[in-house]
Amino acid sequence: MEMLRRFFEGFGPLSAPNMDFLLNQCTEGTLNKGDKLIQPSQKVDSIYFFESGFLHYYSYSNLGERVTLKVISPNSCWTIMDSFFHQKSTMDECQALTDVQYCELKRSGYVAIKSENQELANFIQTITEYILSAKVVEANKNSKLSVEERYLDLLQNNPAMVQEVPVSIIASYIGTSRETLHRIRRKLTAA
Amino acid sequence: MEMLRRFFEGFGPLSAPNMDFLLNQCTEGTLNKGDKLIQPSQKVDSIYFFESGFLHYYSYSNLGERVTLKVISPNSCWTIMDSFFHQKSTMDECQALTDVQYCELKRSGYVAIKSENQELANFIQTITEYILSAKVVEANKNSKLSVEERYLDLLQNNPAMVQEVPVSIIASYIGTSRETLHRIRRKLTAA
DNA sequence: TTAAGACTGTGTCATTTGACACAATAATGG
DNA sequence: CCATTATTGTGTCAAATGACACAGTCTTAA
Repeated sequence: MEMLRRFFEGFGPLSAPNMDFLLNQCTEGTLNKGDKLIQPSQKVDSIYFFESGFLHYYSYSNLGERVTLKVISPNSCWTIMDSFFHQKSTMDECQALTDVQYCELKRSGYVAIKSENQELANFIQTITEYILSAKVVEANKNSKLSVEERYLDLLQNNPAMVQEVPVSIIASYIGTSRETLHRIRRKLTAA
Repeated sequence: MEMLRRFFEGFGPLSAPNMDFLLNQCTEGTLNKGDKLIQPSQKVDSIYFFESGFLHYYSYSNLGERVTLKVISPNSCWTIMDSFFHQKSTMDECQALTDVQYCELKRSGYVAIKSENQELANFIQTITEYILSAKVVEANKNSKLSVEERYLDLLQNNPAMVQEVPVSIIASYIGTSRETLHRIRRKLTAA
């Protein structure tokens, strides 16, 4: 919960009572390695903040191949936006790759925060703008990088993830096969 | 401007005075084919809403190759979020591929709308959530589709774009070379 | 109207990639 | 502690892709 406070503080100042109101809407939880956080055909009713551990957010292509949409790292928030904002059911899945500690903000809490007062509404708007901006920056970065560059970027910016998550999932995450990622790794260790 | 009104109406109801306030913050403009809307090292100070025409939003890879980040279609809004929200300068570029009609909302107008009253603040929050959700849906869809599927998807959902935008730019947009896209098109016409 | 430039279609070829197969190693649960 | 399962490293080969080259077509501006 302290981590969550620092997470929110990162978006700018917020009065102490409002910060407390915000944190009071959140509840804590844990997952064991292998547990599913989201099952197919579920409606996602919470935003999650992950304090420790890694999760695998994935779906399936038309050919039935599993596709990694995101590997979720600690100290980040996540939900399936389309399901959360518009109460749609999702066909995607999300599974803990390690033991996980998280905080959860249910939609009812999210709505309460937005309508509590002006400062909180503005704060949520600011966070939404940050996240939107970050998503686009990330998508554009991926468009500009080759598979090898994406792997190097991961090594640089998230070595813990490379260490703790199976190679096959990292490979799918950066958009290639397990074997090609292995070729890249072999080449890098040779050099 | 009427198109812009309908665009906003699509996000939900808004009282007439507030809709007028919103539209009054916007100004109209045009571009000729080939004009640059955004130049490198510029700070993007507006959200744009395009009424007609197509634009090419692009950047460059580490190898100096031009990479299409988006082909912008009519009846959509666009800006470089990271630059607009956080007053950073961008190294990307945006150029009109055809003659273009647009409306422009400057940051000052955007700030004025958000702070005018509660209904408008909520309305902007709703739009931001919609756009964020749509960005993620689009990114995830692209992860799941092959190059050929992405092209078929474009043909289905935006045939005007396929018709009006050079093949080389479409190819870069779906993440492949001009030649490979041509192979796909040849195969499709043969079948 | 015409010349210059841009865009498209196409073939060849070297390179990269993915699929498959299997041995070696690591992790896990009884 | 051992057996089972999952994961990783690796080679071979077919298929897909990108780079290059060039001719034909379409646009555009003087």
